[in-house]
Amino acid sequence: MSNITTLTSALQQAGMRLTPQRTSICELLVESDEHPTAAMIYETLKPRFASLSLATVYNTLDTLVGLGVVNVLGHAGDDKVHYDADTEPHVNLACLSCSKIVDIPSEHVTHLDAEITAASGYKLLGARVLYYGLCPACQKKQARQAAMKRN
Amino acid sequence: MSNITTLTSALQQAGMRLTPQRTSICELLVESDEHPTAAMIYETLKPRFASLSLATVYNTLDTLVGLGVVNVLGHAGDDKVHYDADTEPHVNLACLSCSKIVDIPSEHVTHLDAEITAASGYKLLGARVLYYGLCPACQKKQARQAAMKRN
DNA sequence: ATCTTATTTTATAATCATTCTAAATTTAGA
DNA sequence: TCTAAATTTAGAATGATTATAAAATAAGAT
Repeated sequence: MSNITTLTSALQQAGMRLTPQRTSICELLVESDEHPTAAMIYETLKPRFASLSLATVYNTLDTLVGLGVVNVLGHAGDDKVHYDADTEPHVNLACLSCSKIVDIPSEHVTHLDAEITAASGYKLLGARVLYYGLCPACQKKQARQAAMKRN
Repeated sequence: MSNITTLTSALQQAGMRLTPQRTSICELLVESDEHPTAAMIYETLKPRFASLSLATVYNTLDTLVGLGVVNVLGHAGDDKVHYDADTEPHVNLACLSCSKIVDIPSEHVTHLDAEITAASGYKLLGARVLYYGLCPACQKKQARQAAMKRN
């Protein structure tokens, strides 16, 4: 669970200016547990910045990803890229039906780094652990629909 | 490590015909350890099927993914989607410099399914464990370049 | 074999998330 | 306030993927 200054100070230490747009994007990333997409960030911030551009959102996200303080989650049910400000080792679990993504702390994932380094000799720089399935709510929904069909 | 019949019989059991195009796509997926993209498959098979269409490649891949016998790897260094016929739990390790992806068997990953199911109540349908880093060769290359700069 | 019908492939157009570009705006420092 | 560099913006361009409709293929009946 990272806080806002983790992101903003990363931008500053990279020699970048802390504009209101960038600050708001950082805040939204940290405060939201929705794993937002670029479009979601743009829509959320549009009321606050009437002239906000999608290019700004993409630029800021790319920078944060390049600095290693934000992770990319691709192909998590939909065809959009989701962003995650939590870069600690954990599992992202996406529901294929409702497209929500939840975070799962995992004992095994915390040990993966050492295991992979030992097995491969690679110098590790990042990780995405993405599982997909059906959340409990959508499992029930499917069960109901199956029951409807049988009648 | 899955074999060709795993994929082809999955198509048949789903009530689909085993056309030469589909068979060749299955073979290529299983025999290649390159984690090919749709475009790579298309280019490789074009000499054999002069009139092959990208749509056929995408359709077949989507079907195989839907049947759970092929996995999707997104954002592995480039912006294209890679496909992996190995659906056993394992780590995909991508080199950020040369973009090659290698498979790493992992003791911890094999236990992740049970851990996540217990923690979340989700019904798991698939997984993607993707780590990024620098392969030993590219590490050496970078070290050489750094040494050059110092002189 | 030939016909009939459903499936599959193909070619091409359409979509849409993302990236690029150049102009306008804002900021930091003199 | 002035100047130069950084940033944002609007809109066009890109390119992977998807959709569509016509042509080709295959299975089963006659």
